[in-house]
Amino acid sequence: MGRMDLEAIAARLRRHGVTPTSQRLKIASVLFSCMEHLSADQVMLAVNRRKPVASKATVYNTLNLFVKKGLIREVIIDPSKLLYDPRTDQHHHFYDIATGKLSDIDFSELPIHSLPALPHGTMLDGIDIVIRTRPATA
Amino acid sequence: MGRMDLEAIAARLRRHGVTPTSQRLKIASVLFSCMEHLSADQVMLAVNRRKPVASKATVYNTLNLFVKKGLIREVIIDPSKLLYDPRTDQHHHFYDIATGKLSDIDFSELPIHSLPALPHGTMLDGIDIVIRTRPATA
DNA sequence: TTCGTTGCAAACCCTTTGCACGCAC
DNA sequence: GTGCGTGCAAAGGGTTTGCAACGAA
Repeated sequence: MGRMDLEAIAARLRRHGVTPTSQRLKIASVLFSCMEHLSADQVMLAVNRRKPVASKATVYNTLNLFVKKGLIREVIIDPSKLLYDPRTDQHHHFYDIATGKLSDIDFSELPIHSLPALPHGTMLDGIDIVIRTRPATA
Repeated sequence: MGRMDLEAIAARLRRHGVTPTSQRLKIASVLFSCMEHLSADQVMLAVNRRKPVASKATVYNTLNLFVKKGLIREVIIDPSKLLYDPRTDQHHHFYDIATGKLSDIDFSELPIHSLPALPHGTMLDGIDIVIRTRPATA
């Protein structure tokens, strides 16, 4: 898991109105260099692997802050926990129901040709597509 | 909220390998006659509105049993709680992020023209599409 | 009798929160 | 000194589970 340049990450945080602290930098570094869909718990473990860096409260607070500031996105697929997605561009997901593994689908690979009429008084906010898969029967 | 004929519901349960008990019939009745997306808590309230009919444990156990037997489906959209969907046919959902309200989209209204290649060693299990909406700015 | 079903309460797990400490400006 | 950031521990809320009592065949 390569480590993105810390200065670049700090700039990214600032661009989103987030003051870069050492904990936030470490957490952002884990999210952006690993580029997988991590749970809060996995972030917690990765961040504190070598030495204690951030407490559980800080990890949760920071992840929520990042979401609010648009640095990452929540993924709601696993009913038992939230996952965090370092990609914020339009894309979708494969979800393996056996392994729980998530993988990305580029927006261009799954274009939506037409939308049904939205309910009265509402406007579009976004579209989430999850393609559930399971291990192929041998 | 009209009440579906109990005998028809009992038959439906039996067809799915579920022994119809009075609690299960009442829970199924709530789900199938109301035809909305209810949380376990809402089912609990609806079922026991007039007189105590089923305990919390029974409601949860029964909902899980129904899901396992294919009578209803879980909907994972609200990170704070599961919703249960009395429809089991292919369809999708609108989700109002402000009100939390879910509504159905018939499969025919949102056809998928082509799927991206599935990850190696996996097969399709299903597709879930959620169109997030928010109240239109007046 | 026997096995499946129910109910209560406690346990569980992820997430949030209250509050005091600490650091930066 | 003031305010934001952090950490610990406890609370919170939805869901699951252990176990005893119950009920239908």
